Amino acid sequence: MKPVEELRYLILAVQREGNRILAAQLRPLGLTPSQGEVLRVMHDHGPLTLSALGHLLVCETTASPSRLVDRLVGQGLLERTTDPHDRRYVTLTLTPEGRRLERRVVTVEDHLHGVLERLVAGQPLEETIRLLRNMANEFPAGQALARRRA
Amino acid sequence: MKPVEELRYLILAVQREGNRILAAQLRPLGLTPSQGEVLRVMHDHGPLTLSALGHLLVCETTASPSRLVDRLVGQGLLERTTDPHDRRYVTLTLTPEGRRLERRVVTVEDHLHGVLERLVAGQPLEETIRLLRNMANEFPAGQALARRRA
DNA sequence: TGACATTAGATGTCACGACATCTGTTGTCC
DNA sequence: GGACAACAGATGTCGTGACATCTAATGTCA
Repeated sequence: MKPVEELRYLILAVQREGNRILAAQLRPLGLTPSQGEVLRVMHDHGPLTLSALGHLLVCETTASPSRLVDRLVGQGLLERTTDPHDRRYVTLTLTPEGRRLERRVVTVEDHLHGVLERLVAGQPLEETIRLLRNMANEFPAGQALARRRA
Repeated sequence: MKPVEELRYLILAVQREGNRILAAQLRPLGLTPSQGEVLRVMHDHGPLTLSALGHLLVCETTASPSRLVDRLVGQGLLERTTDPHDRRYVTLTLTPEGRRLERRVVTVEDHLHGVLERLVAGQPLEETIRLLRNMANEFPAGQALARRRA
């Protein structure tokens, strides 16, 4: 198997398993990993239009994550407001309930990061992060992440 | 952002974008990336029962990928036979059509690997692969990959 | 001003991917 | 031999994730 092919499958495997762990931990909160990401981004970069949110999400390449937001609005975690100056735009705001839940998402993520840190204990991350950054930066999802780092 | 958190998002981003490229290239063949993986595994390890196939797939954690296989059977690429000795088991075999298409999947994957190699050009992969292997080996999906290497 | 392109977002569709539950078959143990 | 556990696979459900298409609002330019 070519190294780059193994790399591809390893990335798939690690992504899947990390996602499963995170999903299991978020389930008691009634949230999925993607929904958790939205709450985190909304908290850090809050209020945002739909497409601005989309440009900060790694979990969604599509420009406007309408349906992802739908469910959060349905759960009373996000508020959708039509911009009065340009009625094409929708402004999203965290509700107080959404802010409360966001704190709990942070706790869950911290726990996951503890698990992951144990898995990589003693191994340097720098080179891996550098490599993956270089790959990701070529793509929208990687650029979304770069935007959030900034 | 903690290094391990950035790692998590980078893995997500790279996995997504790689999958999008692969999906686009496989679409003319009428296949998805997961279906392509099944054809590859069936070619390399075939004939297999449903659960044996499941244990070699990275794309599916569930023990028995019934529905993934359903569509390939529907397209005439796989054949499903009930084991006469133990009627609980289903034996899967590539059809001639499936074997033909598997060759084309290999070609598509080679092209993707070319793209990826250009993205990581000049950067060493060893440390990244070692790190991700150590993480993945803790989990079923990573063990599936190890089984395929063997 | 009025046709028309552009833009933001909504919606339809399909195939996952994860979990839970169900069905049918075989092994086990009395 | 018959109850029952163990097992392989099928099926129901939900929320993505990607793509295509649609709708409504605004900008542009003759």
